Amino acid sequence: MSEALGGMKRSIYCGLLKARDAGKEVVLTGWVQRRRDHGGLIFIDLRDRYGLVQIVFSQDVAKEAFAKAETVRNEYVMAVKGQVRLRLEGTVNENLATGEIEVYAEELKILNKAKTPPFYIEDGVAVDELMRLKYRYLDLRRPEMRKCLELRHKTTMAMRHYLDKEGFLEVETPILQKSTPEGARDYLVPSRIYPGEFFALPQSPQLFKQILMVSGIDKYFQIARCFRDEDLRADRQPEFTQLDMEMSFVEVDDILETAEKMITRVMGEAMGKEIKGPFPRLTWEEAMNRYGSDKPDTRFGMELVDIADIAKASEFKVFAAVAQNGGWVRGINAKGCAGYSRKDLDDLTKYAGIYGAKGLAWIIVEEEGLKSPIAKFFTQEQLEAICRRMEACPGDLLMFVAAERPIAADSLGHLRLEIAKRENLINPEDFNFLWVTQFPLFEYDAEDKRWVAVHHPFTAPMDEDIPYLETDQARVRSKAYDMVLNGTELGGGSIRIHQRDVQQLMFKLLGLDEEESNEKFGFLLEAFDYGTPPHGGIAFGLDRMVMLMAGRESIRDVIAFPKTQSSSCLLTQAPCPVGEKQLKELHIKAVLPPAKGE
RNA sequence: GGAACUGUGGUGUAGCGGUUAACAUGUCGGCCUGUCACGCCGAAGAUCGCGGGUUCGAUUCCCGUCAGUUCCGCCA
Repeated sequence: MSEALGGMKRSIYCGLLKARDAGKEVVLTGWVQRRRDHGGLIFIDLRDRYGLVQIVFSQDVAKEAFAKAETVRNEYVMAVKGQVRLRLEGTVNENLATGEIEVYAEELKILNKAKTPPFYIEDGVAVDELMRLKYRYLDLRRPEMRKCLELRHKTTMAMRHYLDKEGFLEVETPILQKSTPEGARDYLVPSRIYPGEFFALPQSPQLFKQILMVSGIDKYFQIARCFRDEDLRADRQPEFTQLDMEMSFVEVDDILETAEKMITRVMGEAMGKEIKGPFPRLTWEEAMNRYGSDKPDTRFGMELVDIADIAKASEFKVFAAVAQNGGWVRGINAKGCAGYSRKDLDDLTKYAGIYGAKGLAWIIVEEEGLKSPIAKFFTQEQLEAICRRMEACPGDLLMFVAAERPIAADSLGHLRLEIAKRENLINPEDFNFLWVTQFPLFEYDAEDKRWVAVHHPFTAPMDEDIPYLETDQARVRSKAYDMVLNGTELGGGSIRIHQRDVQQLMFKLLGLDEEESNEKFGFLLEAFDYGTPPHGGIAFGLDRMVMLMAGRESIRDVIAFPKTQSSSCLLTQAPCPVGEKQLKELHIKAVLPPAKGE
């Protein structure tokens, strides 16, 4: 039978007891981590948020408590009254923070029983994530998970403190918003009052924060939940949290400086680690050229090397043709990887193929000379030129991709990361921040046959590129920037368009006619008419940030109740069907799930 | 929308065209006053994810399906 607390009031947390508490009478509460029954003596490790402490039940000290302790099992909830004592000589446990002391139980109340949990509550348990998510409340009892939640809390607290001190105002924006045509798929919420009409859950507070700038808020932030109905990844959930910021009367440098100070301060504080600014800055162009990525991991080198000019003059038709057509012929030097087997190279070729590369050419550099299936297509001079440019030494493996730029960049960029992983080139202690600036404003969507915004349609073009807005979209750069940490996009933002005519032109270039842009964004355009300051901002992915700080590989580990890859909640079984009455009120006809085998 | 991997006592794994389906851990019972991954003795616990096919015979091979994970597409 479980008992009530009955006046037992916790006097201290288990995990906080220290040697100096010896002699004190304490009341502890918590969960049973483990029971060790020695017949006439029982040890119970009691756990709470702060850690474990050993409770000793002795027949001689407290007969009744001892009898109860015999019935106790793992994860039972109990309250213990007893005396803290220094441990006997030779029984100190150095692996336990509270290992110098133990508590001699005088009174025990079993507050609740517990079924045997499906997995043991401890760090590093080898258990399928399916189990962890279904029994998330047990998973979160594990210290490492609790630490992730604590780190997240510390991070958001530090953000609020810092931004408050800097004069930022936290303003909440609506969760029920208007659906926008651009961008990710919206989660829709049917309106009961307006049949056939819908709200959308926000993909970000973008428009409202710009409106707040029109309102004269000047410096805004929000720790905002955002929703995107797209497929999931290890670092992508359908609902996630952003630190969203916006400032008025600023230019790119002002935002970068403010954001950088905030991040060094906040992450430094949360991790207890010094982060030094200023962060290096790369233009998008340079990042792509050197790393094949707009979010380069700079914890190791292995930069891309351009050999298009050599390839163009060679007899190797595959390379020469690509180079002729303005594509990329570039390579990376995997230092010391000359020993890779045929299978390794096949695997890497396959890997590059994921990103669209049709093949992977390689040269193995040995003391005796070069080993390569493509060497015969090059003259000695050409081969020497390649080796010189790639700083090749005996023992190196050179790999090349020839393709149009997006594919070559993507595959070489990922290949570079893959080699770094295989060769252990990354020091996990490193935190390499950098800014990527001057993103292109547009990219061409071959499927829809139109230009789309790389960032979003409210991003301002760079002043010197404005003349090309209507004539040469491909060359227009934007006032958009990303903050990158260890190859992950931590956050991104831009200076926004704040003039109605420019914004209208932007909509037009993106293929929105006037009627449509008025219908979707008329409120914004109208607001621009009433004295809109120049403004810009940035948003950081909080989940990713905490994930990186915690050294985790999935954001699910830093979200208390995440969804599975198929967007369901294993704990609550959401989503689920709803009753006909509910549907009727929302003017929705019941849709039955497809029959089996359909 | 596509690709890959995984699915076997509660949990984590092994296994194999014919087995009494193995091991670890956990669970339950007994013994034990200094353990801390306590120890010792004993016991229970599995329609091998689900459906179909091939076969004399399928946990094993094939197809489908469901679930989980990773990736591509997608994610302004």
